[in-house]
Amino acid sequence: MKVSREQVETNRRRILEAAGRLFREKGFEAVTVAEIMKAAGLTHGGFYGHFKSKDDLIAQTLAHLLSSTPAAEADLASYAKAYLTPARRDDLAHGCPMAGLASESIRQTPEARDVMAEGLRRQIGRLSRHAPGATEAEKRQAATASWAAMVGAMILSRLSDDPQLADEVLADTSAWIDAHAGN
Amino acid sequence: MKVSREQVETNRRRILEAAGRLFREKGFEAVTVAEIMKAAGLTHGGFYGHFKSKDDLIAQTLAHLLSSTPAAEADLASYAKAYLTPARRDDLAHGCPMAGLASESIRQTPEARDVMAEGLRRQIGRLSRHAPGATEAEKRQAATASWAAMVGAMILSRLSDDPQLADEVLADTSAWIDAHAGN
DNA sequence: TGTACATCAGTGAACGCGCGTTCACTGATGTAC
DNA sequence: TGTACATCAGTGAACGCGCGTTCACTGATGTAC
Repeated sequence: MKVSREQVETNRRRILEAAGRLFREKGFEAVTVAEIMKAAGLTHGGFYGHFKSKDDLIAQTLAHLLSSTPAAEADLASYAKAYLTPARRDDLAHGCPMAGLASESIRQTPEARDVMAEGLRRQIGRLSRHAPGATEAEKRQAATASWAAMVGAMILSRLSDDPQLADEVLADTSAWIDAHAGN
Repeated sequence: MKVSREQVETNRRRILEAAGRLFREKGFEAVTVAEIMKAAGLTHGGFYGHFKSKDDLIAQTLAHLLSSTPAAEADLASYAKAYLTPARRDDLAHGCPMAGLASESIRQTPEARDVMAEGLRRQIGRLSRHAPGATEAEKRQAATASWAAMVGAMILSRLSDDPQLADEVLADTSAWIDAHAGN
């Protein structure tokens, strides 16, 4: 049955949001189109009225996730401290899309990679504004290296079932960034 | 046809090595059992004489990859400089298994995750020995944070088709580690 | 050392299953008058 | 404002395909004598 134009937009947003949660939780390949549509409260056949293909959905989901990231207003060390928490690490479905999906995005379509690369560019730019350093280049270097450390720490911390090792990775990286980028 | 005991061992090693290359290049899910066996010079039916399942192969391949990593004998900053090169970034099939597969390993079997977590533990231990710091805890913190930055930088650098951004991620992270962990 | 034969690693056809995608159909929407 | 009907978003059965895995078979190996 046909639905209102308004409902079409709501459904589209619901699909993107369900995909955002499921992709972060299980990765792109382990999630099926039918699973996403069910989570969005629809049946799988309607999918292709909204998206050209699963690959198209992946690229649009990444764009949606990265565009809804709030601007970083804290300094670099405070940002890192808030980012590198066990709670964020354990909540895969709502976690940082860069930490959760960057590695898999490398093997996705050029469209998906471009979206992620652009998101990385914007994130480095945002963090640079609040990074320490006398010159623009120094600020950018601190922002880039600290962001790499945050993403790496989040990924490595998720590897270990042993909370001692997992929490240490977060705490040590946070302390390191604070020691070398603190104000 | 039956083959010699020696040949059996050679075949097993070939399967592990082909899997190591293919998994790093394409990820666990995108590589098929038949593809690995063909790359090892065998037919797919023989696979189950060597491994219990594809999941079993994944865990054993990770163990094989991580055990053949040479010990780090350089100081932390030199190690980072040698690690964070465009050549290593671009050679996916022979790249660092931690950078290439950690993110996907999170969603694999407990066996595979354990192998990776143990590899992480050993790598932090190795790097700690050549890390700067007055106390054991300081050395370990520098090693952990620097390793997180290396893995994160490698992953983020691989996202971008634009060599300017991709190379900058490696160079900035290397310079940052050198500035704060140099001798 | 030579011979006879049981063993078993590898082969390749076949299996069941779940995936992404298609399509004929349904019925509420929204437009033309 | 009310009515008639063309439109089209969503449904769910069906499709083709490729995957992981199984299995009857083959023939070289390696052991018993």
